[in-house]
Amino acid sequence: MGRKPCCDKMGLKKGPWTAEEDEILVNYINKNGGHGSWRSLPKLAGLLRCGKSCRLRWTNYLRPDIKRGSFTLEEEKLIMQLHGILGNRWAAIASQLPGRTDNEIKNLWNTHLKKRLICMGLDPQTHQPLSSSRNPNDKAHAASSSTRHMAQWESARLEAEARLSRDPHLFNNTNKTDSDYFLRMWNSEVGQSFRDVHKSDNKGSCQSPISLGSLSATTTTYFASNPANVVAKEDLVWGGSKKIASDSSSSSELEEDSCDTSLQLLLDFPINNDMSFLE
DNA sequence: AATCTTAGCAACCGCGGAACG
DNA sequence: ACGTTCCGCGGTTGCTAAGAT
Repeated sequence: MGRKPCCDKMGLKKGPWTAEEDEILVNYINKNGGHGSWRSLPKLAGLLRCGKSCRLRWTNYLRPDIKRGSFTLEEEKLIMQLHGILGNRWAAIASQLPGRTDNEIKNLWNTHLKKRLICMGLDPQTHQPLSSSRNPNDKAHAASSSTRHMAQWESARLEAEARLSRDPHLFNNTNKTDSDYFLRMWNSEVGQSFRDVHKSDNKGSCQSPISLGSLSATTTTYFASNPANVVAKEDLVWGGSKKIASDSSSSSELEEDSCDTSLQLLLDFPINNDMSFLE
């Protein structure tokens, strides 16, 4: 006794959406101040689609807040690092990139970023070096890394909260400080994942949603590094990135550049145990 | 110019979990 | 507590355009 079929067998349309269908869907949602029940929407709007298809079309394409165009270098880097923490949780990653959809990020990952990691000799799932990711002895290393990163996270969070309590207006300031950035991240799903890892770590188990192996130095160092510093290092570590950043086809060009060890330098930036980067 | 290959992207499918009766 | 329905997510597929041969 399986689930009822969603839309196939019902004579509903599948495949690419036409401009007319888009218009009907957008008009309906605008007119009703929201989509309401996706399941009943197609009928009410007069569309020969299933609710699922409508939802997908809306969330991935028609939503007014969708950011169109290529990913910036910053976005790509952020995705890489978030993936190191969250794994294939595209929706969670997308929540950190306003205007980007999970589908879009997933596509970017599968077409560019994954290859880039492989090219660098890193396992795209664990972000660990391909050779050592199979080495059981790396568990201890990964665990100690995560502990250090945890401390960095916590320090960054405390500092950010202290700053926020001193200057509450900062939170609404568009020119946010890096500490505020940490605070937002900490309070987001990303931070939650990190806390989950720490929790299970304390219990002496690795049954967290994210394996310790996935918490590479690579990943967490990104957050422990001043984002501004990372940007400043671009010329050094993302060789030729200026050209790439201004080029919408950056991804394909980066494929070659990414094999350069300079990218590795960014991703394996040494862990900074003092929190001076917050200054 | 024709054909083949590859990359990029939109859309579909099925599963799991939340909500509800 | 249990069954059903709905929604959201992640994996996968398939179409199209661009590039290579």
